[in-house]
Amino acid sequence: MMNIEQNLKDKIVAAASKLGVVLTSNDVIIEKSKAVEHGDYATNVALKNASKIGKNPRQFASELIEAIDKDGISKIEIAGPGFINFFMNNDAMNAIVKKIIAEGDNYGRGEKKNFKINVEFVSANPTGDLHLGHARCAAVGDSICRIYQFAGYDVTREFYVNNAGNQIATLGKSLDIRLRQLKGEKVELPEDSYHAQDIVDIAKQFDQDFAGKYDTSAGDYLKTLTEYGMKKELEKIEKDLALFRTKFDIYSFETDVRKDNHVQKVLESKFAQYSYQQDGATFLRTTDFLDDKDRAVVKSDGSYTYFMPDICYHLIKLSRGYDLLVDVLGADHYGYINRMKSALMMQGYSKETLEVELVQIVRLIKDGKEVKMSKRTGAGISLRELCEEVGVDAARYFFVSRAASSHLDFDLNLALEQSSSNPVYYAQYAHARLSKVLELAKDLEIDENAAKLGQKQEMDLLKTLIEFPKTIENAAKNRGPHIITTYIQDLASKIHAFYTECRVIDREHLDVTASRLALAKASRIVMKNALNVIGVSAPDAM
RNA sequence: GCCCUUGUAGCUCAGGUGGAUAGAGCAACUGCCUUCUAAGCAGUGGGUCGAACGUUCGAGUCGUUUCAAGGGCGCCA
Repeated sequence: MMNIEQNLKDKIVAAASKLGVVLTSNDVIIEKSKAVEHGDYATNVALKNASKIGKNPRQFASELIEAIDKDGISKIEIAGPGFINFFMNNDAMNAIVKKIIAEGDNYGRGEKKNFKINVEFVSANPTGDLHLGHARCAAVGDSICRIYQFAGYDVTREFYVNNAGNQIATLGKSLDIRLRQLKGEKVELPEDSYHAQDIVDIAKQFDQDFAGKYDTSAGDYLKTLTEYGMKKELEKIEKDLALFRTKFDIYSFETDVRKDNHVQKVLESKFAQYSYQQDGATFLRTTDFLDDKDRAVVKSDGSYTYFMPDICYHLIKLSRGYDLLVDVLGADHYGYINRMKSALMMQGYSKETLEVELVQIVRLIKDGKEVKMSKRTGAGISLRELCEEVGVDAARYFFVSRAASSHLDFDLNLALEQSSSNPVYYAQYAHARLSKVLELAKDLEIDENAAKLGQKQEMDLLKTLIEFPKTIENAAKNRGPHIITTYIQDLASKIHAFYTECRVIDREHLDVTASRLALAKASRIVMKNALNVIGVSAPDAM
């Protein structure tokens, strides 16, 4: 008995066919019962399909029960309008423990899908520290990748560096002025420059590294300074993300996309039939597909809008052979979705080739007031400060435990004050408690058949463990890391109840102990796997 | 004006393809540490699921309308 729900589905399909009703496994929905009176599992097949064969639901249900194979089932009841409730034999449930222990780190892992997914996220301009919004995107993006991988997909994490736009020019100008100020020149930093402290720091570093070997009047000085600054900013970003347990497989640069006149070639060779001139600019007929307005790709001054290189970049990614591209973007990129999909559709890709996961903006609240985060002014708190103040586990858990679509306020005072009551500790504590029990019982035997389980808390926990593989699938399908955290809370609660009510180590009753140790071991495995899939550590002691 | 997202307990949020009395954490209150970690457990109180219609055996979930909040509709990125 590897999968209890699938097994029940098969039995129902078989029973229905005996009655001359054709059902497939997909027509049958098995739910974990919410109330104990309703047994362990329930199905609404009779309600759903009774009308097809002209019977009333309760009548159909009772015929199904008559016909079904009752192996592993202790009792079946009809309830309410026609639900069928299954009460399972304990043996049938207990068997899962052995499977979990055998599979260990791989329990819950999906089969290899042979499906390649590229997930692009964060993609911040290298002009300053990452802030809370990036932190949320990093936590969500990285967790989506981990879930995909665990579910059996091939995943590439990618970071796109927009290093050809005017933000980079602004970075260079800001560095230049900070450098001049260091030299004692009386120059003011303009309003639209980057005012954050890190610009000053990088200017200082530049001054040290080049120790007098640069000439502010030389032609390539500003270019050298700008590239130096960008490199430093990017290194900083990479380091902060690593601290946040987020590592990228590929960093792509806009300058590389633009190399060798590539953008122009693509525009002429692949988009000629969809482009037209107007007022001296070149437009793409995106309205032929999903957009409500045609978009400019070349400005009247001959330079590209951000859009055209971005299209090329997406085509480059696709040329590497991915089956799906996922962009994790801030909600202010809503307008971007349909125009990019339209551009890809011009090249024959389906609109499902690119999926955009919009992450709602984080509002930073400090002392009851909203603080506008801005790279320009340097206001707000950085990813690094967040990790230092709140901790990586708590921060990641916080961001991931809300659906990406939820608008969320980050109250700094509250986060600091309540960092110790973060739900993540509830889950980690459950893991630590199990670790300790297993450590203390090293010399005792473990019964992987878990023959002696049967108490309420044990069975509740067992049912939750059984749910894990399905939860992973569900989270992958919906790209919803919060589905995992919801599961983790449920699992932790069941573990704590089990721990409190069912004393594991009892040297007077070694048979019960052996079964409970097996359950503890299995539960610890599932908790660890679940935490791992959202990038949160599973400590053995707290 | 058009489009997207959101609206569920005092607060922050969950509620797979519609299902049986709507859940969790925090906050409030009541019990529980001589025994594996009390960062815990058990329990109480707290809800017209923004509002109104509709679809059906059944709606927090689907449809229409409406109210409110945030975002998007650049030859900015």
